[in-house]
Amino acid sequence: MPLSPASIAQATLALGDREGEKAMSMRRIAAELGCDPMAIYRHFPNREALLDAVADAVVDEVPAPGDEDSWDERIRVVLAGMRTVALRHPGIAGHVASRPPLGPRGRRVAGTLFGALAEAGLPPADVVRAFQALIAYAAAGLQMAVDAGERDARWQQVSDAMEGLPGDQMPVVGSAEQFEYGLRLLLNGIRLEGEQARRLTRER
Amino acid sequence: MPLSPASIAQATLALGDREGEKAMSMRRIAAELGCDPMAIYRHFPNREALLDAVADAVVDEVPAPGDEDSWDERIRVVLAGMRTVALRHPGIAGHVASRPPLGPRGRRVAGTLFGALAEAGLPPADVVRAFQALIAYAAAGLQMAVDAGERDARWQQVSDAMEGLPGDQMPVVGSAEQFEYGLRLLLNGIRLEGEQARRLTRER
DNA sequence: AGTCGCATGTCTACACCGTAGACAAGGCCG
DNA sequence: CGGCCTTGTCTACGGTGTAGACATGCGACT
Repeated sequence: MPLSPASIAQATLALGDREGEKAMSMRRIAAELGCDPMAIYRHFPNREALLDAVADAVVDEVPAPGDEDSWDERIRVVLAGMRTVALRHPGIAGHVASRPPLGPRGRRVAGTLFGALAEAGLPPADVVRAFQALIAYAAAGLQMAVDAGERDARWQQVSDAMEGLPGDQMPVVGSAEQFEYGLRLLLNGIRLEGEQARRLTRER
Repeated sequence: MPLSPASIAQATLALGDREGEKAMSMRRIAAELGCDPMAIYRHFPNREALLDAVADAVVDEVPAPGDEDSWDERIRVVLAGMRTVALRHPGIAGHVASRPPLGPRGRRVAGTLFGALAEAGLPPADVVRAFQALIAYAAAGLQMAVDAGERDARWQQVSDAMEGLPGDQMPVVGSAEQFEYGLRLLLNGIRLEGEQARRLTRER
């Protein structure tokens, strides 16, 4: 069975899921495939490109929301889906979060968000701004969710050192609840913005 | 002049500012200091700890807002400050963004945000949630601002491939304007949340 | 049918990385 | 003085991404 971009990406993802981010080195991937490390370079120009392909495959797992849902529900579904998928593939999540949706599958998800934001009433210029804000929030939220374990310990230190402040008991960092709360803040902000824009165009 | 944690951190930061993230390797840092790489390990247990120290030093450059400012203005000032500082030290910004404010200087900034959120009217549990949301947004925004150059090209690809959609012309990714817009969304969401909480306590 | 070229995989080698462990020089303290 | 402890040095190990030369086999064209 010859190698192919798809088979390499799949093996890389499997390895990452099983042994974590650090394990996805060219040599380990080659071992997983039973081939020479350099063979991979016949299908990808460099490691970064390979990881991009894996990231795009992962993004494709994000479910599409129903067309009949309201715009804010659609955004919620997509973002929650991104979080779920990130938790399913913690090894690659960091890479997904750290770069634009360049693959074709990523653009499908981006398109969904654009549509929802337009429907919220935002003018085109604000649609892209709000989109970036959502992506930024999602990316960071993903990252937090993924390494919540190691991170909780460190946040505990922060919390310990900050007596008297309201956050005396830090919540589980990167929990679904936490993620949803921040998302709600953003969505409420967007709704407000959309209503104002609608009012302006109606007045005019 | 003997080495010290402070002098090592300073040299590391200088090197990172000058030659980027990748340049901050133990060997290059040692070269910058004119000492053996292993000498650094007498002052830091490992590379990660050194980078944490550098990150904390960087966070200390975030200016404190005036006490008389409104809560939302204070948040705006702190977040904008974080962005400015990140742009001043792009080499270390990624590291700052990717971990909790564990150093003593980081906690000062965190405290400011906690105070502002409490003043916005959020109940304690929501204060920590909103705090996390702000930090998440700031972290991702920082990251975007820092490698905006390389990233703009990739976003352009996305934009090109997505004809017909509202964001036909993508804005400068990671621009100050973009950052402020998302922040406004969050702040409006927080204000709404705070007003609702206040109304509830008044009714009761 | 023969031959050329191209795609694919292999091998070796380079420059770099973080860091463990043994060793040397200097200051401080009993 | 002797001992110890801190600091810096040196060597070495196992890892990394990838450049460049080489082998092999398959498809196409003359």
